[in-house]
Amino acid sequence: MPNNPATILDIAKRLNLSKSTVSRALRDHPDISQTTKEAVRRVAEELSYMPNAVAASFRYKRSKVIGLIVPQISYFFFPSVIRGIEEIVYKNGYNLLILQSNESFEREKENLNILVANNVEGILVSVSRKTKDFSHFKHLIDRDYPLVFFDRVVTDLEADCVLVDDVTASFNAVNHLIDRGRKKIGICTGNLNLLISQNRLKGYKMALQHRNYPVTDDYIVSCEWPDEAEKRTMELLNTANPPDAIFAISDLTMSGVMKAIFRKGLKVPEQIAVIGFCEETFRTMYNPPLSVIHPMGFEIGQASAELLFERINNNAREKIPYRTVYLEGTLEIGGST
Amino acid sequence: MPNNPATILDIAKRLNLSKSTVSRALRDHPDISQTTKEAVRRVAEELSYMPNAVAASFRYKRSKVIGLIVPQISYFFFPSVIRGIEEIVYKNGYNLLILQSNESFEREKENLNILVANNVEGILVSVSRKTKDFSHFKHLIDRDYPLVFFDRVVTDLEADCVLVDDVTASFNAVNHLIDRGRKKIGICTGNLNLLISQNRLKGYKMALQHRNYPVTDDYIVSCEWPDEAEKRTMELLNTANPPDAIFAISDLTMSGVMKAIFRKGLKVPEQIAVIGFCEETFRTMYNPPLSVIHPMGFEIGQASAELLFERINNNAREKIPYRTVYLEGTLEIGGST
DNA sequence: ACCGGTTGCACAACCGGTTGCGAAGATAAT
DNA sequence: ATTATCTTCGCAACCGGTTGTGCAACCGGT
Repeated sequence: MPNNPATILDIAKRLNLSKSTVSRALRDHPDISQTTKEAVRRVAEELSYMPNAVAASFRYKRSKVIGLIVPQISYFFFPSVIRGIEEIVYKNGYNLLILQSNESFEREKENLNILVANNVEGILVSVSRKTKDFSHFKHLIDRDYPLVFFDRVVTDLEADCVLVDDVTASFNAVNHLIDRGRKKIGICTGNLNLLISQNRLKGYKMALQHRNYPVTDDYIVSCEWPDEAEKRTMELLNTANPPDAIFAISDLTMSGVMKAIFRKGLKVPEQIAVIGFCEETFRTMYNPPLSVIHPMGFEIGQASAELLFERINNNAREKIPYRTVYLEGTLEIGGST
Repeated sequence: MPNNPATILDIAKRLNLSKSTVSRALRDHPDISQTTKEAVRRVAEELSYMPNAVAASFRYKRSKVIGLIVPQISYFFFPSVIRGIEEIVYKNGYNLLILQSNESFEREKENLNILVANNVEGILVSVSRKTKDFSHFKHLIDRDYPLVFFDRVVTDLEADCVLVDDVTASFNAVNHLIDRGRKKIGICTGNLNLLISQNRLKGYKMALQHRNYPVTDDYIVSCEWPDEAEKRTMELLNTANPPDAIFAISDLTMSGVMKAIFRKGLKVPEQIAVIGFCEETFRTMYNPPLSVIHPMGFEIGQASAELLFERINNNAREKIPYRTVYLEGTLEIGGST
C-alpha cells in the first residue's frame, strides 16, 4: 500500500499556478515575485512536499549520485576508504551509493549495471578477486564514463587508479623485520590474481634478495579468507623449520595469522614477529599493538573521489589523460616486531 | 564529458519498429514474433544497450531498490546485518542502497530525504544516537511508507522493529559473571539516549538485584566511542575498588574496554572477566576468545528485510499491524570469564 | 463470401520536474 | 497616446521505458 506524495502539480493547483511557476519558485528563480514564492513555500510545507529527485535526474542526467563497488565491507580497510570518499562526495553536494560485490565476478558485473541503470554520474571500484575479465569496465571507460579504480586496481586497462606503492611499502616492512634480526620470514598473501597481492609479494621477495636472504616458496602462503589464513599459517608454524616472522598483506590475512599464533600459543614478538597492512583501529586491538604498514584507507578514499570529480566536472573538449596516484604506506612500529 | 548510451528508440529506428515493440521484445512479451525478438536482441547487443532503470522506475514507482541507513559501517555488527539484509534483498530481486548517518541527526534526516527522493520502495533504519526527534520517520510511517527499524529502534512510534531481547540477554550475561564468582561487576554502556543502551543497562541492574548484589553508579560508565570507552574504563580500573568483571554492551565499547585492560596489564580472565555483545569474527580476534552474547547481526538483517518486504508486497486493502520481532541473543562462553 | 478469432505490431499517454520561449500586464520613457 | 522595457507567469516539450488500446492482416471454418 504505497503513498501519494505531493507533487509540484498539487501545489500548483492549490494556488492556481502553473507547474513551471511552482518549480521556479521553489528554486528561487528571479523571475518569480516574492509573494508568490512565499505562498508556494507555505503550501509546500503544508503538503510536506518532497521533490522527486529521480524525475529531475532522469531528464537532465545529473543524479548527483556516485556509485561505489567494494568487495566487502568488513574489518577496517574499506570502512576507512568509505569515510574518505564520503567526505569528498558530501563536500561536492553528491551522495554515495554503496554496493558489495562479495568477491563475486557476477555480482560485480551486476552491480555495475545497477549503477549505470540508476544514472550515477561516476563510479569508484575496488575489483573482486575473482575478476579476470575487465570488459565490463572497458565498455564504460570507452564511453568516457567517469570511473576510478582504487586499492585493487586493474591491469591492462587505461584508467584512473589510486593505490599505495605496494612494492615499496612491502619492501620496507620486510626490511624492518630483517633489521630486527629475523632470519626466517614468511608471508601470508591473498589471492594472487590480484595485482595488489602480486605487488606486495614482489616487495617481500625484493627485500629478501636485497639482503641476500633466500626466497623459498615454503614460506609463502596464499589464502582467500581469514579462516584459510589461519589454517595455512598453522600448517606453516607446524613445519620442522617454521618462520620467526610473518608479513600479512591485509587485515583479513592478519586476523587469520594472529589466530593461528594464538592457538599455537606463541609469544609475540619474542617467538614470532608480525607485521602487515592494518588500519589504526585494527592494529591497536592487539596487545601489544601491531607493527604495521599504514594502508591509507581514508586517504585512498579521498584521492579516488577527487579524481572522479575532476572527470565528472570536466566540461572541456579534451579528455583528461588517465592518471595513477601512488600514496606512501608509512611504517608504524608497534610491539609485534 | 558524458556518454550517449543507446536507448530503446535507437534500436527501434534501426529496425523500423516502434518503441513499444522493442520494449516488449526485450521483455519477452508473447505478442511479439520470435523473429522480431531475435532481431531486437541482436541489435541491442550490437549497440550494447543498457536499460535505463530510472526511466521505468520513475513511471511505475517500482525502483526495485530498498534503502538502508546505519550509524556507521565499522567493526563487525553492522557489516553482519548488511549481509543478512543483502541475502533477502537479492532473493527478492531488489538492490540495496546503503547510507551512513555517521551518528549525526542532520545526516540521518538528509539520508532519509535522499532515499525518498530516489524512489526507494522501503527503508531499513538503525537510528543515530543523536536522534531524539523522530518526526522525520513519523511523516513517512503516516503515509504508509514501508519502514523497519532494527537494533536501535525508536520509542513512542508505532512501527516495525527487529532487535534482540536486550534485557534478557544482558541479564543472562551478568548472571553468568556472577555464576563465575565475580563480585564487583562493571558495565561499559553506550549513549543512554538509545533504547538499546537503556535496556542493556536494565538487564545488568536486574541481574544484580536478582542476586542481591548492590547496584552502584560507580561501576557504570557510559561512552560514545572506543576512545572514550578506553579512557573511562581506565579511570574505573584505577579506582581504589576496581571491578573484577566488565560487561560491554557492543563491540565498539568492548574494543575500548580491552584496550584499557591491555594498557593496565591485567590478565583476562584471572584478574578481570569480560563479556559483551560481539560478533564471532570479533570475539575470536582476542586471545583467549571472548565470552559473548551473540548480537545476531545476520539474523537481524534477515528478519528486518523480511518484514519490510511483507509491507512492500502487501497489496491488500487492510494495513499490516506493526510488529516487533525479538531475537534471542544466546550466550557463547569463551575464555574471558 | 462471411465471420470470429488470433497474431503482430503501432500509437499515444504517462510519470514529475525543468526550461526555452512567448505573452499579458504593468510601468516607464518618449 | 504610443512605444519600449520590465516583471511575472503560462505553455509545451523533453527525458526513456511501459502499457492500454486499437487495428490491420491473416487463418480456419462454414
